[in-house]
Amino acid sequence: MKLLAVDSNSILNRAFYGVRPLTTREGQFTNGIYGFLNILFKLIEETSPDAVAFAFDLKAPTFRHKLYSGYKAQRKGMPEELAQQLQPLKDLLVLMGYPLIMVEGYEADDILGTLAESCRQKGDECIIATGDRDSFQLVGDTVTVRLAFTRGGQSGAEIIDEAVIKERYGILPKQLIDVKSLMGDSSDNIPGVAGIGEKTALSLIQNFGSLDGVYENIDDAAIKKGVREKLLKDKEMAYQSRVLAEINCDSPIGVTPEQLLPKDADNNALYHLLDKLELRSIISRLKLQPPAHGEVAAEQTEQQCEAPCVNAYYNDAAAAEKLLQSDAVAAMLTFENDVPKSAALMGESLVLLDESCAELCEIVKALAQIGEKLTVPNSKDWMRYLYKNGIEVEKIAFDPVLAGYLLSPLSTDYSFDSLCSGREVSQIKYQPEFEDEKLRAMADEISCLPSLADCLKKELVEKEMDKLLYEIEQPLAKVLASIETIGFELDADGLRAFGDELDAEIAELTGRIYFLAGGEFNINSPKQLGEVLFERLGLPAKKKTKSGYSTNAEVLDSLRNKHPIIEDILTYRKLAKLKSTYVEGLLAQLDDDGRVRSIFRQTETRTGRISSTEPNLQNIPVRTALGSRMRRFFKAPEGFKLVDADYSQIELRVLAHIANDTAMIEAFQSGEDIHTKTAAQVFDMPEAFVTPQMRSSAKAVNFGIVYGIGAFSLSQDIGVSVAEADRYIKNYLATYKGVAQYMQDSIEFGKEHGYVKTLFGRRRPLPELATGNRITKAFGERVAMNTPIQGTAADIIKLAMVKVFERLKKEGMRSRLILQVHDELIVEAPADEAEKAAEILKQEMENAADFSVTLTADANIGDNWLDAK
DNA sequence: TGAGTCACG
DNA sequence: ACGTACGTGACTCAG
Repeated sequence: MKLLAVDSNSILNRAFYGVRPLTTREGQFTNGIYGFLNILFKLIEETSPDAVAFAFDLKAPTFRHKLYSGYKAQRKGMPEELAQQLQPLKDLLVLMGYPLIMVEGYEADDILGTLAESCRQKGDECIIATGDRDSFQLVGDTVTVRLAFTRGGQSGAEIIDEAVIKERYGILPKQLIDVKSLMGDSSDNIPGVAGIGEKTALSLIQNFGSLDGVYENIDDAAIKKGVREKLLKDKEMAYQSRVLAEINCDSPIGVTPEQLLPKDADNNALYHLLDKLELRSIISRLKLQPPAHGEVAAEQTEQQCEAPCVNAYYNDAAAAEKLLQSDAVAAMLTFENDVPKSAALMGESLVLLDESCAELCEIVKALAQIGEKLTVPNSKDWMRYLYKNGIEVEKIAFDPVLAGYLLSPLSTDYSFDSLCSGREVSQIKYQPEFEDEKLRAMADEISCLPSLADCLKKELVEKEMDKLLYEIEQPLAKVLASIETIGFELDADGLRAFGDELDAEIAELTGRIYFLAGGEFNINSPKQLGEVLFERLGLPAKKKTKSGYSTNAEVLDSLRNKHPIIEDILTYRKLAKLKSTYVEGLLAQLDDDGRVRSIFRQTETRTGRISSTEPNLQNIPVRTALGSRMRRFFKAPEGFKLVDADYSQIELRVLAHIANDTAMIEAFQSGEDIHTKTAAQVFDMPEAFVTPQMRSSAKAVNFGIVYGIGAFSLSQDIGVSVAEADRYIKNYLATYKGVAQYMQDSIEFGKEHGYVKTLFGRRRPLPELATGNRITKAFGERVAMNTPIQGTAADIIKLAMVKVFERLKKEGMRSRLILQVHDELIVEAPADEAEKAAEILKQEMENAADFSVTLTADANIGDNWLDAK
């Protein structure tokens, strides 16, 4: 008989701090549970025990068995985000068939000690799994400890037996009790002897064997005078501590190891709970099957004897054609390099098609005719395929992925499985069943899709985000599909020539840097660079990172006057970035027709913005003269112009409107420069007296306000003292009282509801505000202030994109939207349409929302991106 | 794969 | 006493 005895609180604690924060959509923390289970599975795999027992601390009103009355009274309570994981974890373990052992008034350690002792007497093997060293004293004979650790998400366990302890501490496990009674343990409130630490305590016990041995030989010459005085002074305390330090091996746990053999797991209940906790990877690791065609479906068939059952077909084009006549159709389509790979269709029948079906592409195209009754996840991918083939679909009925994003914008996974998890999804029955595992999986998914869609629609209506989906996100998917298909033309030759120029300069800089450093090294390696600057050249190190010296631009900038190499390194960094990320990166993404085609992610950001990848066209340089040369290579084709329109101060205007701040609204309506106007109001003087310095400070404060400002960061940003920065903020909030009120209200709303929302109803959950951690909470508060602003601005430009897109089509123009950069839209227009396109952009952008401040957008026309800005 | 750095709004 | 503004994506190094 082999027993694995788990120090559950300790392992949970270890897991909690070792795994990055994870929460469900609702904000329930799960990282501790996740880490705990991973450690558990690994331990079971490694030790293959016959029985597993889980010891838990039970909060006790008194500690009768402990002498020291203040025992553990001071131990800090668990953070809320850990405490809330305790009960679900216990539930999971019980459902898995394992016994939990909790005894009123006893700690997990005592339970482990008792189990270990019982095993020892019977000659059974006992493995104690724990995250701390307290239980080392139990080691010996058949008892060993597995000390769990997590490193970089990977968990492991170190085997501790008597030999290890002897080697590491030079004493027997039992003697650790005596060591602890001398050195004490602050986390357990064991006082020990004041002034005696681990080193001294260990050497005393090594020399004299025990606490008694130490005091019997108290006059021994090996004990230094100072130590002897401390020992004598706290003798009483040392003996009391010894009682506390010894783990109780005779607790009334009421079970013998044989009674701990596991029972059968309740797999259905286990599946449900794991599903609720959104721990998909645990479900697959345990190979649990969804009770979908079991429980839920079976329940329904019982209720309605005539359960609908549809016919199922495989690679049957005729059946697919017919299916398109259904009142509602759900489709799951996969593509590889924008070519259809499979299609699962569900209407009045179920049809599966894969690439071995000759008509697959035609059927995927034919779906365009029934867009209005089509439910299709990831509709953008499908529409991109249609656009490539010259087909445009008017609109679709429902995209469950976009719906899932609106409902849970913090999730990173909108796969079918994760959308289903936590929802009561039922399955439409179909005949015949598919034998092939892949087909079976496809069929199971598509037959659940209509029910999933119903769940999502209901939730959207409940949370008042249905309009957001139907009027913004779904139409936007189509606009993005178009943009992704069209792409942006690049001047490849110009780009290559620029790259060569950069190469020449980089080579020169590299030589100079090696010379100034007195040797060659990899300038791109922050580690090597740090060594050169701060060790070889002896420059003063400013900041440290986890792995060494910080060498970022801010640090280097402050060293500018200290050494000529700094300037060169800064330039080198700039050029190397331009070369590798932009010149080489873009050339590598260039399609044969000389255009780059970015993919826009519509379910990525937590605020509602879209993001751009492969290549990212939303971070092309512009802020420096050299960098902005990059934008010259983004050009209009022959006979075309680029039209660029951007909102002026959209986030501040959104803030003025949301906060309904009279002074700020007035500032915008006056038509003056907003930063100058802010400076005048904050410093209380006529605009004519505002210096560039003051304007720049006001600008920084304006930005800071939008982000949820702190005096420290503002002071760093504008280079004044923290006190000075604090004054600016106070002044600002006194001037704009509506803004100050908004900040408070938004945090209040977030705390009360657990989320904040934009003017268009888009939500962002704020699990951070429910935590006990000060820093996390402060972050949550800044997010509560910022998200409604950033998110509302994102909603507005999305709406503008849809309106511009429709308008260009309605006007029968050949102008096309080709890019969005958060507050900026770019249209590629035939030269003779450019003026009109500019007018349309301006109009539609400015009219996208009707606010108490006017929205203004400025449009420009040019042959390339730089000239059009 | 994570950390460090830096490009954008 | 702490750690320091919101939201992204790409490249490079090093374990």
